[in-house]
Amino acid sequence: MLIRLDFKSEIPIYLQIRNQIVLGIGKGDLRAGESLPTVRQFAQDAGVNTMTVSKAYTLLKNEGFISIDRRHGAAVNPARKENGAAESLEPQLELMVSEAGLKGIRENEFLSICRQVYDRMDGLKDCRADEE
Amino acid sequence: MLIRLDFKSEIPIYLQIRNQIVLGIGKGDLRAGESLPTVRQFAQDAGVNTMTVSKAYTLLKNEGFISIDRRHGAAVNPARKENGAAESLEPQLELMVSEAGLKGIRENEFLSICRQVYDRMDGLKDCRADEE
DNA sequence: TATTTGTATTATAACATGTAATACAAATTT
DNA sequence: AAATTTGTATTACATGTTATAATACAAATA
Repeated sequence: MLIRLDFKSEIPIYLQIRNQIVLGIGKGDLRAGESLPTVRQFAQDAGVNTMTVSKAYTLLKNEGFISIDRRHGAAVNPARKENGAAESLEPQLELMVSEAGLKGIRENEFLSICRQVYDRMDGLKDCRADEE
Repeated sequence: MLIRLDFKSEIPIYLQIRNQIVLGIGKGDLRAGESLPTVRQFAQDAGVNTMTVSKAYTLLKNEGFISIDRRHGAAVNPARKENGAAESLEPQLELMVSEAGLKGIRENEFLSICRQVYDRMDGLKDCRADEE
C-alpha cells in the first residue's frame, strides 16, 4: 500500500502513518491477515526514522488493529466487536457535527455523506454476520 | 456557559476551550449574537493565562465562528453556508468511519448515532430554511 | 553462525504549549 | 481630558512532544 507523508503537516508523522493504515484497512487496500512491511523497510521507503514507524505500529497494536509477531512480522487483525465503541465515538462525533452544522451542513446532508463514505469502505463489507 | 478544562488531557487547553465553545454553539448554550466573556474574565474564571484564551478566540475568529470587535467584545456568529464545507469534512469522516468500522460499528449503527447527536444539537435547529 | 526482527536507549535538535510580566493602540467610561 | 478596559503583541522561560541518528539487545529465522 502506498503511503504518502506530508512533512509540513501539523499532524505528526507517526500519526499520519497510523491514520493511513487505518484508512487502508477500511478501504480494503489492506486485508485481515495481510502483512505490513517491516519497520526498517517502511522507514526506508518513507524516508523516516525506524522509531517513528515503530511508534505508529505500537499505537496500532495497542488499539487492537494489528498484531506484531516477531516470527511473522506485523499483520492486520480482523475487525472485532469492541465493547463501548459506540459510546467512545460520541464525543468526537458531537464536535464534528457541531462544526459541520455551523458551516451550514444539515442533518440529511451529513447523513448522506456518511453513507457515501461507508460505501467506499470495501474493507468493512466482508465482515459478514457469521460472528456471534 | 460553563467550561471545564482537563489539565491532564493531551488536548491543548486552547483547543479544549475552542472545542467547547463550538459545542456550546451547536447545543444551543451559546446563541448567535451572544457575547463571550472577555479574555481576562475567561482566563480568571478558568484559571489559565489570558494569552491561552486569546489563542482560542483568535482560532474561532479565523474559522468564522465568532467575531471579535473591540467595541462589543467577542460575539457568536450566525451559522453560514460555507463553500466546500462538505468536501473538507470528508477526510476527517473517512478516518472516523474506518476506526468505527474496525471496532465493529456497522453503517446503520453509525448513522443512528449521528441522528441522535444531531437531535441533541438544539443550536442548529433554529437556522430555518429562510436562507438561500 | 549470521541475519533479520521489533524494541530500547542515549543524545540532540526543533517545535508546540503554557505561563508570567509587561506593553500598546483602540475604544469606552468617568 | 483622564482613567479604564479591550484584544493583542512581545519577551523570557519551563516543559513536553516529535523526529532523528547511532547503537545495542533479545528473540526468531535462515
